[in-house]
Amino acid sequence: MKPFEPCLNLQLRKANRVMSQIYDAYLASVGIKTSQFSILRAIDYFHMTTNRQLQEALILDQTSLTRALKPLVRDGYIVVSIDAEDRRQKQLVLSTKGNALLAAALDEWNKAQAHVSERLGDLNTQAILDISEAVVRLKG
Amino acid sequence: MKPFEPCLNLQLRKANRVMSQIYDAYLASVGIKTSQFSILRAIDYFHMTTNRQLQEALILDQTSLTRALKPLVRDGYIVVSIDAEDRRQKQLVLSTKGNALLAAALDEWNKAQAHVSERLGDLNTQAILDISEAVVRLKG
DNA sequence: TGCATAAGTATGTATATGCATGTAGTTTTG
DNA sequence: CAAAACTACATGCATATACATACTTATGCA
Repeated sequence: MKPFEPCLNLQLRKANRVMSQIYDAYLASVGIKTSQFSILRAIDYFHMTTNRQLQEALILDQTSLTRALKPLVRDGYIVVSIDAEDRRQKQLVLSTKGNALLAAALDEWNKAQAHVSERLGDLNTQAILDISEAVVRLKG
Repeated sequence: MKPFEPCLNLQLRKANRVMSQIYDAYLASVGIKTSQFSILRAIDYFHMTTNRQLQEALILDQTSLTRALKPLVRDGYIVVSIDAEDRRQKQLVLSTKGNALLAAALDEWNKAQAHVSERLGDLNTQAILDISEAVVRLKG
């Protein structure tokens, strides 16, 4: 009898759920989820950015990003302004409040990152990065 | 200056989004998403199962599973019955319609699985399974 | 037996995610 | 220059996901 072949997608999804819950547990004390943390960190990295740039950095659909930004803008962590050159575009920057939140979140993120890295070991940790990159490259 | 350390969680999420979109694209022709496919396949694997068993197999929160089952039950793919021994529990089986859908979906799933495996190569494909398992084991 | 506790499930709430589509602003082209 | 084509962003809709909590049924123990 043919063995039960594991679904690559399901395995990745399961890993993703477990991993996200670990990071979320650490970030809970500062009141955000990892997805929100990723957005804040990316904006900080770019200093000032646009939706388009964020979409590519986070591999997020345009509509998903629009929605994901909402609570962060609503709560005053991100300031949105319209680009004077091209009024279709919006520029995103962290507010003072957003910077403070990110600073606090980075502490928790470091703990989560350390928690996971230590338990997985260097080899597996590096493998996650390599494999993830390989999968992302499949995007066409 | 300290290099920008990639977030393990974000990398995994990005890979997950890309991978899910590939599988979803194949499954679109039969009208379900990979998450729903996973549920149907798991029920079929167990022949008859319970929420509890599915939660463990799919690493899904109880409340997430409850919600995920709704459209599948609503559309008649899964039949739910109450366990006579323990009326708190529900038993899940595929309907005839559900079996037919799964059969069609398996064809598409095979294509998706082949698509991804071929492009990643055997080493990376195996690595995804190994790494995912390692991450899932972190759950506690 | 009767209540405290445990187990299984569902609901309220909120974010996460993407497809199809709509709207508005910009660039290209006849 | 005006219409077509394109680009950026938002909305409607549907599912995905989980935490806190409520509800229902069993079970254990006094």
